[in-house]
Amino acid sequence: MASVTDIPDIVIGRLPLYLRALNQLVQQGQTITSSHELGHQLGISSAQIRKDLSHFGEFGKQGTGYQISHLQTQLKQILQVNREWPMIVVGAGDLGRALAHYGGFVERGFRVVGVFDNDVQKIGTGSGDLKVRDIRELIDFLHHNNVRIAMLAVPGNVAQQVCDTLVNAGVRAILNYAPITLIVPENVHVQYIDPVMHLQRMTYYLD
Amino acid sequence: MASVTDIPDIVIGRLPLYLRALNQLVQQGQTITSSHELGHQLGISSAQIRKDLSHFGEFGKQGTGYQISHLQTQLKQILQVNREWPMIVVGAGDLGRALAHYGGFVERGFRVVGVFDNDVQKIGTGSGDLKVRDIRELIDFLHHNNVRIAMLAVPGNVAQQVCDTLVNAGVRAILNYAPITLIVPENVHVQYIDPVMHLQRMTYYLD
DNA sequence: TAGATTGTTAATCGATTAACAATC
DNA sequence: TAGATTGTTAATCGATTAACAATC
Repeated sequence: MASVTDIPDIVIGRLPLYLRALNQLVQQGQTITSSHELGHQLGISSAQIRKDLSHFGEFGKQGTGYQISHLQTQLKQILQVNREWPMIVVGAGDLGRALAHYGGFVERGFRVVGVFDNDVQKIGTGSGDLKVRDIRELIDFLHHNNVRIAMLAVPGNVAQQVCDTLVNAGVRAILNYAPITLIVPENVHVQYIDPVMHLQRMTYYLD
Repeated sequence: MASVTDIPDIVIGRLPLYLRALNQLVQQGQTITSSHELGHQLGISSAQIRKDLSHFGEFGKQGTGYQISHLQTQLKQILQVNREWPMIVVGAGDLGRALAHYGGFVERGFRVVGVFDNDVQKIGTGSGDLKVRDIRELIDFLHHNNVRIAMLAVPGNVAQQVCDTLVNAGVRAILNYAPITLIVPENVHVQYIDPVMHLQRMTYYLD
């Protein structure tokens, strides 16, 4: 079992995939699975799954496979998703509002606790906890609510600047929906969601 | 220059990234760039960029670098995004409706031309071309409009079944927002967007 | 010309897979 | 026990990078 810093990021990136596949198997009523079955479902070799898991410990039984509930518990612990993470949304356009109300987050351990914008027209709109707040309240809000994750849904031409504000306010993980590459300090993590890039990757293969 | 089938998918996956970075440079007023500059902006080595591009031809000039407009044109041609692709959205929930109205698609060559659902309550709602259609009209619609790309925004528990319908109706590229791995024939391409997976990948690194 | 940068080769690096002893 | 599957090692495979001749 290696120390945290030794584990390749590409391995970390597959753990959520495994977790998702396990959820699916549970919904189908299974309680036990094998690296072979998981691999088949995900289009990954069974050897790779066993190798990936072996970075963190031994979670299976020879001859039997993995008890799904146990493996889920372990993976959630490793990924630190065995608790609820508060997040904010920055940018209250169509996308930002859709993200703020998306039910799929809270089901899987993430809760949107605040929405921010700098547009006076938008501040104050919306309801309850998700009433749009002034971006100038950001620092206070983050400290008060212990938030370290933000979803960035602002136009591309201001994304870097807003990103800098977030980082200064203590955000350490950014899910970026703006179609630009962000420059951040080493201790800040960014993941990108740009549907157009995925589409462009597929059109290459179309006749 | 290799034939199409020889080029690794991981290289194809980076081309949209290059295209996006070039857009950004243009907006900053540049007309020329280098592999070094592009790499710096993307956090990729300059050697990798040159190697990737070399799969398709020679697009630069020694001593000078790349004329951005020319490289954009070439990359768009390679990815087949030098034209407008019609797409449909399947699933008219919050997410589906947000996708249908997202302005970022048409700016970059993709146009939502239809929205489908199987829920009688939803069919007929919405306006204009994006009035929600009955999923049973799918096959006719796709053939009539020559659509081969779909965005899938239905609940996870019906996603595979809807996916099968799409494939049977001639869809060859699916952008899947449902949090499950889809099983499709070899000639069908799937890309996955699951924000929760990205979030789970980042929480691993948070203290 | 001198400086800069490409396209490409060869070396390195890291990830995936095959194979199997251990063991449930 | 016999069959199955793990965890792990070593081999293979493929991707990245360093280096440089070519040349603008």
